[in-house]
Amino acid sequence: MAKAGTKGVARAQRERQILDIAGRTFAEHGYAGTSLAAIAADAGISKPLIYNYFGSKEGLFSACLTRAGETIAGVIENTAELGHVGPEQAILSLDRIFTALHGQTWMWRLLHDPTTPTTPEITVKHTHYQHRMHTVGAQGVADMLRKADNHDPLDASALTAAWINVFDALVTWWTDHPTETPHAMTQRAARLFTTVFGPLDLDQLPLNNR
Amino acid sequence: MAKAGTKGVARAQRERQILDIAGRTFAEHGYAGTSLAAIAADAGISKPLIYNYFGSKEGLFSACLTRAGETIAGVIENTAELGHVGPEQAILSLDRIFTALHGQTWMWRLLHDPTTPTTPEITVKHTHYQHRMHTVGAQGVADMLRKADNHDPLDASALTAAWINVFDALVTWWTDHPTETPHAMTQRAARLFTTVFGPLDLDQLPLNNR
DNA sequence: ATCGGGTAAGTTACCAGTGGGTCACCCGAT
DNA sequence: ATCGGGTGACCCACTGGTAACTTACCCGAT
Repeated sequence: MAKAGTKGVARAQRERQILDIAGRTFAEHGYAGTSLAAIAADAGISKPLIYNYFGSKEGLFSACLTRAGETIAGVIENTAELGHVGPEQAILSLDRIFTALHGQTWMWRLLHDPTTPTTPEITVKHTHYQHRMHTVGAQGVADMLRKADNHDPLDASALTAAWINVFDALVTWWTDHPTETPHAMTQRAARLFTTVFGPLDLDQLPLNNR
Repeated sequence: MAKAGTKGVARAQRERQILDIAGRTFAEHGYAGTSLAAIAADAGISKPLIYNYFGSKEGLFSACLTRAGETIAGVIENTAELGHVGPEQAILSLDRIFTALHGQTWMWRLLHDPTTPTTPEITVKHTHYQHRMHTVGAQGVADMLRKADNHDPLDASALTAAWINVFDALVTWWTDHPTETPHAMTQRAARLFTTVFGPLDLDQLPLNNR
């Protein structure tokens, strides 16, 4: 068996590797359902190394959460700045999300884990990313509600939640069908949106996966 | 401190009480994040009594899952048999769901716990209820896709998932806004569906919460 | 009426395994 | 020779699970 001694892996690289495996595992089994021993075994290292780098189980989870949250919120916010609206903006967002999450769809699920610790640090971070996504979603939804002359803030909140959950559903579906390419997912999303909302004008969108 | 001896509570009643508390706790913290000691304390009884009645933690969870699954799947299936279609059927389903889940929205969340044990019994049960909901959802969706001349089974699968997740979003939103009445929720859902899908004809629907 | 036993409801005390977390120590490259 | 990467062995709190015991109620026989 491998004794002690370095394996020539730099800290930054090792941290990324651990974060990747941990994120995947947390997303699949939930925070409470995941043991650090399992993560260590999966990464081919020992438990104390994880503590060396991340301090605690919660610290490790926090790091995973940051990575996932920044990735997803960043993509959505950047896409929103392009100034498209309605279903077209949604397709564009999904396109970017499918690109960014290719091979790491676990990031999305991490933001929806019901077993996260309830410590202030994690809660704050969680709320922060939830809020950023909600904000962007709310803008797209507000337009629709305004046209219908609906100014109820609770209606807006609920519709935003529903809207985000459609994204959630598509990403989750992708997780269950991992052989689908990002390209295929964008195409599928476009077909489905067309079915529900009527014809879309995609030609002018700067899609990654046309 | 309370000694041993009966407290005059009949078994059936006690079982319902335990199931209620356990379901709520499992839904909130996930299976893995829940300890039987906590449930026992919440119910004001001791741990062995739970084992007397449910055999094991998994058995308790299984019982919770059955109650939640039968309730939800039953409501959806019964509603589907009334023969309405499209958004009208959806509103009717939501109306019935809001009625059935009043004060126990945890039932919905229980079906989405990522930390459920992976034993055959639980997996089978889980898949069973998931399948029943998916089947009903797929029927509503199939109609829409047929009209758009889309016969891709994967598209149908993905759209069904998205569709169910809209329900999920509204129930989850309700969980986060527990002071809303079922009546208010039905009204809200109707407004939102109108905004998205255009005018609906609700007068002919046998709504519980008009 | 009441005594006594069977049974259902309930508890305390305990065990064994697991999982988070720590300590002292060990290699290998520069 | 030293410093960063890395580990085996351990601690302890907690959790699932069990055994043995206790108390209250119901009901038939006296």
